[in-house]
Amino acid sequence: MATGRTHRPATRSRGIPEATVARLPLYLRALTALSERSVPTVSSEELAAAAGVNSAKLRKDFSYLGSYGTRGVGYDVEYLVYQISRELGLTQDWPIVMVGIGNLGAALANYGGFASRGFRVAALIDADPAMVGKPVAGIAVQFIDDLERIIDENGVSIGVIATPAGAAQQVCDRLVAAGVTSILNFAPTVLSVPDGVDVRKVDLSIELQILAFHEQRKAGEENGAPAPAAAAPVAPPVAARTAAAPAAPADAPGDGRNGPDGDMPAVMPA
Amino acid sequence: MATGRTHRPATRSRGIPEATVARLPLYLRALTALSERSVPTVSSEELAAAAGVNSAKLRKDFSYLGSYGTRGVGYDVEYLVYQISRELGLTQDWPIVMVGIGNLGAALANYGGFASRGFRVAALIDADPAMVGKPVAGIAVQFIDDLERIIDENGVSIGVIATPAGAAQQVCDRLVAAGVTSILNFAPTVLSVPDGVDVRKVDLSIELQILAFHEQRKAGEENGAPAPAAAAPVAPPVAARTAAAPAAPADAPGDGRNGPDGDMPAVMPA
DNA sequence: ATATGTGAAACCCTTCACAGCT
DNA sequence: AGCTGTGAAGGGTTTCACATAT
Repeated sequence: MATGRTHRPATRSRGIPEATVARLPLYLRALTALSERSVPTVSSEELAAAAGVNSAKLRKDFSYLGSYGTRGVGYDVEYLVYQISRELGLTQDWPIVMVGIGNLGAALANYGGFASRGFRVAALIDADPAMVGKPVAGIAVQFIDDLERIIDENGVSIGVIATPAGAAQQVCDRLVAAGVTSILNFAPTVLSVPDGVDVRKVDLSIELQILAFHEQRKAGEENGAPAPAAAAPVAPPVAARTAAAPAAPADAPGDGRNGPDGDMPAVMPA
Repeated sequence: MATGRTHRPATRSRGIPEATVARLPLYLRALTALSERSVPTVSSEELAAAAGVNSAKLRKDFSYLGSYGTRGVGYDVEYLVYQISRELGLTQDWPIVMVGIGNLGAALANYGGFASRGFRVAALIDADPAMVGKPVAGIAVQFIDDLERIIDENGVSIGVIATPAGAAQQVCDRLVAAGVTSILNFAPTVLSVPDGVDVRKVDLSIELQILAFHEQRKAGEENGAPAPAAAAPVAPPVAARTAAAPAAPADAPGDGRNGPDGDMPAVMPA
């Protein structure tokens, strides 16, 4: 999300578009794979294919970083790996803390991609005394009371929240108060933070719901119908208002129009 | 302006922008919370705050679904919950399969948000015979050889991949061949799929890298410098080669320009 | 001959501001 | 008076197509 910034005198157009930033890690991964196979150079076409984008976009993206290619030849793999790493800030070490070592937190801690690439798990923190001291991914879990001290002593500026939704905002507040300015949130909650703090969220159920939307549309298209509406036919409004069937706003839902198509179905699908 | 697209005859402008679709789950979650507190109506301002967006955006989003509000009053919570659920396809049941029941897969299976809201875990599948039969989140893990049968028998159209990167494309191919048309990919790999198949990916390390980029920029801004260049630069890749450090493309790194600022560090830590 | 780097066009998304309805 | 719904303006992102460099 937008960095809550004020302005920038723009010494030299240091504004890399957010969309480009979000793709740099993809390029970096593809380049690292090439590097491991000792491939010396790569064209925008090849690299784009490996990263799953189109080549025009990739070239435009790279143009924001500088002229790192050679016309008629392509890009030097090692050189690009370094330049992108530097741009992303991965040439330095980022200590991170993870709060909430339940199922998901433990899985994340064990996830390899976390430790590599400039990131180092400085501490795993949980509010459950029974967890404290237990080793997860080779690191002993620490108690939440020590959160501030841990962050301070390790110079942590990036925190990962993997707590239940109910605890997330509270943990977030403590992280921010202790000096954390970037947060990766796995709890299904909207976090509110002061200006200057970045939050990114990863939400599994939201991703599934987006897929379901498209899936539904595909199913609808199959048999000629222009859209969704499960299998239930559209019904005259105000059907069975017995239990859960919510009616249109105040009253008189039978007016001109309400939705593009479906009103309430006669029977609520389970 | 007529959308000169090669798409639907547009019976009734059924094109909900992708950005809007991606926010519907957020609104739905906020509305569900209100519903549980028995709040009858909500204004765009209030709901927007709860969902973490601004109210103009929310109203625009809802306008794509239809006129579900009441001017001067706001939106009926129950009614909106239903309309958004329907639009997202959550009024029907979506059986899903998850392939790869390692740390992450198990965590996801246990994650509550998965099972609720229209989704039902039809099967957990793994390639490790030692896992087969073990109960995870109350479901016995099945062997990957049965993947096609499982998908077919359960009418599964959504699959979740939580395998190691190396296995992901192969699993993806089998899922698609068996009839899955939507995939949520947790493996750090670009999946290639035929047209008509949707893939969404969730990538933990990419999210962290994006945060690091912004974090680095903040740190640079603090002391006046316009940007990055870590304090203690880690050695660039492949430092220990004869011609250490990746040189600029072919030769002549000392030409006019290369990057916005940092070229290679002046001193290569060998 | 080949592939980059980039203006310009096209497209998509967000924000503004106010008409219109309750 | 209050709040939704929406044209229109504004900004950002993607794509095109070609000048430019090796």
